[in-house]
Amino acid sequence: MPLPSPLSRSFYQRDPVTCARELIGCELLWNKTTGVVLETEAYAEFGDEACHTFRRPSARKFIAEHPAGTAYVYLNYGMYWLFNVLVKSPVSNGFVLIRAIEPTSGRSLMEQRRSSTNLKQLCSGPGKLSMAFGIRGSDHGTDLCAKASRCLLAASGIVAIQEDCRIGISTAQDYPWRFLLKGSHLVSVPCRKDKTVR
DNA sequence: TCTTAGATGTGA
DNA sequence: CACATCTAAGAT
Repeated sequence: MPLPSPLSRSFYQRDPVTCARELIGCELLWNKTTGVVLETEAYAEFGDEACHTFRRPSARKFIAEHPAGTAYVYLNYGMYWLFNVLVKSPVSNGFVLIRAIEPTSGRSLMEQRRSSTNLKQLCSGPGKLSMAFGIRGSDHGTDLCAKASRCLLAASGIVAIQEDCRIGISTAQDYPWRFLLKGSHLVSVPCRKDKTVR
């Protein structure tokens, strides 16, 4: 059985926690730069106070009006673009926030966009990786299943994945909805739990 | 290596 | 007013 590919929409037609876990190890292609997804977080449309849908009608409208696999990009703290993927399933809709990536190609372009040559500084955080990949507000609404130049690709093999609690939020802090590629030194914050989920 | 303050735009 | 962040600066 081949791994389900995030090039097809069905990959994103699963619940947010499953999608967040399954995106670890996948490769992001964007603006002539590529990298392996190291860290993600799941946010659920309902029952999750930390999700935009909890306070923002515009987020609920976005879910209603777009298919699974659409990029949800927004500005945080007035300065940083955060890159999410919309996922939709019969059980639960929501977003997967991409939090860290290991650069695989386009390194010098990333260094330019980040004004740093330090590998550890390039994509080890959601604001940093958006900068390195040149992701901006104009990318909001991009269909990740439509173009081979702006998409996610399946992981090249089986990877070990750890789960942890989400970070950087002030509410609903206890859901174990952060996923990390086990052993990676390029994540935003190291894993505090010791739980391997795959 | 760690902690802290401050920059800043948008939705409601 | 809250906010899913980052950086520089200063302390340890």
